[in-house]
Formats: sequence, structure tokens, C-alpha cells
Amino acid sequence: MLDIQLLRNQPDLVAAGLARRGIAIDLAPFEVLEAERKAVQTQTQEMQAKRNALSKQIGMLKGRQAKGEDVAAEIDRLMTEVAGLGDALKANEEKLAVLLAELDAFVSRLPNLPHESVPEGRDETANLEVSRWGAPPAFDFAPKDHVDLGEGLGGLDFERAVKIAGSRFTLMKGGIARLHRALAQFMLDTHTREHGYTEVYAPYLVNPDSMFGTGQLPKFEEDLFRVERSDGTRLYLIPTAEVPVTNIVRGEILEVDQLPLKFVCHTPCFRSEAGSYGKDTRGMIRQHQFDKVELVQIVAPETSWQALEELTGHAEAILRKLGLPYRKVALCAGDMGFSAAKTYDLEVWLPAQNTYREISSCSNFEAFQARRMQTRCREKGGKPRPVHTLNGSGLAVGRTLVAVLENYQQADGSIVVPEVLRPYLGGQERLTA
RNA sequence: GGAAGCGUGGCAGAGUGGUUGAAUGCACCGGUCUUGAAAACCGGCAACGUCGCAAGGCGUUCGUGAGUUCGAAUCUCACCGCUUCCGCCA
Repeated sequence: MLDIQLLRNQPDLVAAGLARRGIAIDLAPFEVLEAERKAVQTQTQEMQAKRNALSKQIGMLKGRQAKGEDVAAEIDRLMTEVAGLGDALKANEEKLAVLLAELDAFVSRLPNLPHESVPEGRDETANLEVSRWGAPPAFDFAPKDHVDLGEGLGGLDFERAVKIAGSRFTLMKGGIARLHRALAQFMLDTHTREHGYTEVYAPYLVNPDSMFGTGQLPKFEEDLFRVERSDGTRLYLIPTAEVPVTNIVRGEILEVDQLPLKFVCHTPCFRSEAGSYGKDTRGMIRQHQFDKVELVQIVAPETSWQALEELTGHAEAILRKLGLPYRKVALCAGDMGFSAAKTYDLEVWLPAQNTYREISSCSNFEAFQARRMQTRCREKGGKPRPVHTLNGSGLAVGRTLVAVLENYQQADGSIVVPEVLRPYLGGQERLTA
């Protein structure tokens, strides 16, 4: 959520920021609404103050009456006076509530403003490559894609996944299922042992407040899987561990010297992929369910930009240890997600596609999520102020599996296990049919 | 699923319709004293919103939402959560 004070005081700055995202916004309706709010709120509060003062007087008189003084007439007079406020006050309060809800609905749907360092551009073609690591492997044979490799090894079975659940689901077996698990554990171990993160296990179903807090609601409900309960309430399947883990601190005031909080969490992620029909239909690149190891940081506001560089580095460390070639890309303003102030994508080399594909997305949200969650920090003696939040994939496990299969494939269709994973596979050096 | 109880400020814990945004203690901050520290003593210390150049004023908030009332932490209803006992169970 943007700071509503910023909208009031510097609407041009907000409009300019949103324009960088390709959003032409007319703030005139907001300003009309805001003027009305101001008038109604001021009036309402004056009436409330009057009511409170009169009620207080009645209370005092009742006290004197109890001691035997004859003040009944005075009490009657005040009761009549305060009764005159009744309906008008109630009408004003209701009107104010409607106005505040409208303002809130408007502001809740505005995305974050891009940081000044974010490249200009409307879509992914304007994203800026920041760096590259590793060289794509040279094959003296035609490399297969992960679908052919996995099926050849008897470890990927998309036909049966369709039978069980439908399209965009994966069934893994044997060595590939094990490799998948090894990847997740390797990532968790690296982040906890080497990067200072605390491992977290969190709910896979969350309430609407949590989805609002990180910015998935109210605007992107169609991207989520929803679970209706018999009592009429609903839960949502998490599209990323970002949601439950960031919401750990929702509604809390943290001591600034407890920060940063660094969490790592391995969960399945569930996405409806509405609107991506026909995109990446082959293989396990784009699934309704996939595993991801997520890094989340809750930091003091001054430190978030340094934290973004560090967090991105933590994700990069996994790719390097696995020996997977990748590049780091700064997303342009028009390609960033709703809540982000800046995002780096890490893209891994996929030989079969002869290109780099997203495997991690690392973002600084500044105070955008913190304002939605009402998460603040306080310095000794100071006023609470919103924290900054960050997160990044470290990494998407399914896509990492794809990258390992494709980059480590051999001419005979077997897969060499990257050295760092061998301890997790009982020393196994190669996956064969 | 059955029964009972409980949700108050960073924590503990008073408060059952009227100058209560809330006693008291702890924690925390500032000061006095002390060579220094501790102890003792004095003072301060909720959040959010809003008006205002500011000083400051006003409003809202005692799990959440609705209701009764001139007035609600206190009364009513619903919901959420927690505790204990019984039952069931991975």
C-alpha cells in the first residue's frame, strides 16, 4: 500500500511513478473523494466531541444526584440536547465509513512505485541484464529437454499426472523424485548454515488478511486457488511461501535491534496460471503446484537496499554451487510485480530451450507490504515506523531440477549428479535408467 | 464432537455502565544522588487517525464485528482465538 499522505501531498510524484509502470492514473477522483472525506470527518469528529462532553456532564450530575442534590432538571436538559445530535451524528459516521472504505479500496489497488534505479520500460524486452555467471555447456550431441530426459529415466510421468489431477501437474518417481528432494534440502542447508537464515515451516493455506498483507489480494484473486469452508469463510492455497512467512510479523511492532529477521522456508506453491493458456505447456516449467525454497527478510528501512543485494547473492550462491550458468536481470518498471519497488530475476541456462529462464525473483518491497500488514519497528524512545520487507526464491526447486537434468545430461541420457548434491543421495554420482 | 472457563497497554495484572485511555508492579527512557556502578528517590512512557505552520486540540481503539444506552473495557448477540476436562484420531 502506498502512503496515503504521499497521495495527498505529492500526487504528481505518485502519478509519475505509476506512469513508469505504464499506468496512466487520473488522481482527480481521488482528490474529490479526499476533499469530501476531510469535510465529513472534521464534522463527525466535532459532533462526537460534543456528545462526549455532554455525556461526561451527565455523568457528573448523576454523581451529584446520588449524593442527594436535586439536579434532575439539568440532567433532562442535557439529555434532550444530546438526543438532538443522535441521527445526524449516526448519518455522518456512516457516510464517513463509506468514504474511508472507498479511499481504502482505491489505494489498496495501486501498485508500488518503482525505485529510481529501476530501468525504464513497459515489458520484459526492456529488462536490463546486470551480470552473467558460468558458460553454457557445450554438447557434442543434440541435448534433450527435461521431459525426454525424465521420461527416459522413468522418473517423470506427465501422462499419469494428468490422469490424477489434470494438466500442469507433475508426477516424479525414483531417482528424480529423490534428486528433487535433495535440491530442496541442499538449499535449506546452505541458507541456514552459510547465510544466517532461520528455517521455518508455515501453513500452506492462509486467510484473506494474509493475502492482503503481501499484496495478492484484492487485485489478483483469480491467480489463486481458493478453498471455501462450510462456515462461509475461505482460505487460499499459497502461491509462494512469501505469504505465510512475511505475515509472521503482521500487526506487530518490532524492536529495531531485533532486525533483520531472516527466514527460509520450503513449501509447495499453488498457482492457477489463469491467463497463461498455451504458455509453457510442455514439461514442468509452469505448473499449478511446484516446490520453492523462499528467502524472506524483515529489515530496518535504512538497510533494505543493501539487503536486496545480499539476498540476491544468497540465491545466486545456490546456482554457483550447483554449477548452473545464469544471468542476473533487473526488471524494468513495467515488468515488475504489484508490490515490488525493485526486482532482480535470476535466469538459469536451459540448453534445450537455448535460452535463460527465470528461476528466482528477488524483490525489495520497501514499506509497501509493511503498511498493508501494519508491521512496524521502533528504536528506543522513538516512534514506530514501517519496516521494509524483501523476499526472493532461493530457488524454485522444480525449475532447478529441470536445469540440473538439462545441463548435466550425458549422451546416453543419464545425468551426472552435481557434486554438492551427492551427500544427499548417498554418494550417488549419476542418475541412470 | 460434548462441558466449563478466559481474551485489558512491551510483560504481569486491577477494573462489572459515568470526569477510565484505563490503577498498580515490572521493563524501558530522562534526571537527582555517587569517584563510577548498583540501590533509593523524582519525572516520563500505548497505537492509529485527523485538524493545525507550530504549540497543541479532537476522534477512534480494552480479541473481532454488530447491538442496547445520553454514555460501554464493563450489558446483549454472533464470530475468532486460547486454556482445562471428556470423547475421537494421523
